[in-house]
Amino acid sequence: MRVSREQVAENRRTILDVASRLFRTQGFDAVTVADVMKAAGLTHGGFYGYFKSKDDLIAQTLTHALANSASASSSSGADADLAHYAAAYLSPAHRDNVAAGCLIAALGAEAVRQTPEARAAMATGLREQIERVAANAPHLDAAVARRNAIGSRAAMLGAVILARLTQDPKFSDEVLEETKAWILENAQRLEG
Amino acid sequence: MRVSREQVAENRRTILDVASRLFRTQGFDAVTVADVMKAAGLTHGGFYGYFKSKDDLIAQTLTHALANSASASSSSGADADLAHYAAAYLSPAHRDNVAAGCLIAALGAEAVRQTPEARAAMATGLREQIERVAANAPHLDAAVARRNAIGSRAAMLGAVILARLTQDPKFSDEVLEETKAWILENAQRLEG
DNA sequence: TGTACATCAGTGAACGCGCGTTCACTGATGTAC
DNA sequence: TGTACATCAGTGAACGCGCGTTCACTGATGTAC
Repeated sequence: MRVSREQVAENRRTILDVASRLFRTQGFDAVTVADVMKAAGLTHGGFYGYFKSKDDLIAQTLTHALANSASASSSSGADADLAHYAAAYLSPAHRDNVAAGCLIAALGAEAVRQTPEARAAMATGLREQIERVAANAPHLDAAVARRNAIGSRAAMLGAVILARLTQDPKFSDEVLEETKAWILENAQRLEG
Repeated sequence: MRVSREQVAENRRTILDVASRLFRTQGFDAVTVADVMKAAGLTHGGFYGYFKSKDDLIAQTLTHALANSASASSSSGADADLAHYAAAYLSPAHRDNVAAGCLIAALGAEAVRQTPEARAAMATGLREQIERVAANAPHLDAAVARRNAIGSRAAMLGAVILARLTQDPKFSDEVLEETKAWILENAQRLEG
């Protein structure tokens, strides 16, 4: 049953969207091709009309998801301001929303074992984030701003992973809160 | 071919040691029961004499590996000093040695999807690390020391994951170097 | 201490099962006149 | 604009394959006398 060209384009977007959610929540290995196609409302046989292989799906999903998150945040501009970025990133809401949350926090550690294409997609998204934050502090020395952007990004990533790891809600909240306060204190040190 | 009780104890240790290395480098899903037993010099059939299931192996491996790393560092005491800890953790040698490196950096993000036992093992190891570092700064206010220990631990974890993710050696080194410098600057702010 | 038997760690074939991938087929879409 | 045919997106059965797990068997270790 052939479908229209518009439908094909929409199906492709749907597949990539559901795949990025499934990968984030379950990891690359645990999500099957059939899972993805079913979640997109299709059958597994059609998969190879869209992608060369599961590895190809992974690489394209990461590119798609990071491109979408980049355009969403650059249009609002909120992610460039470190204080707002940290507040959103280190919120309980973000910690609890793995499916729609930061791709690097959910899959960064696993991406090391994926294809070079998949790693490149994530690394590109990461560099853009760091450069956006560094460029948003033009009153600081460029090297200082860049160091602060890198250190803060690393701390945010680590904190969300730690907060998701522990099963103690109080400790989890503490990790988010204290890391956020610590990042903001350190940023103020540079401003003063 | 029955073996001696000492041999059984040694085999168990060997299985847990090779499993922790394999899991770190390949992830929980990609390592098979047969892989682990072969690396330990045994055949896969004997596995269920040692463990109830693959999930049981994962939980016991994490407990074993974190117990070993804790005793190794508390005896030397080096890991309690933040400057030494950060220098070792954020070294290229640690970044490049996934197999013997920090368990949380290699598997923390994936552990979220493992059994409660496995998560508990990792979370316990984490809390001990943070408390050791916080207790090593008795001249600071306890809350300040704890905040610095949490923030620094999060930044170290994030930095190693980011440094392993990127395929650009210069950027990878930069992430390690800048995060290390940033952590030490922030610690000095508290001392002064 | 030596012998006879029971125990049980380790072996390797075998089991279901679910995975990624392929393929012949279907029927709606797109195109040529 | 309408019709006739070619295209091709989607279907679902089928394929090897490797996984976690089980089990009958082997033979060295541990134990009882």
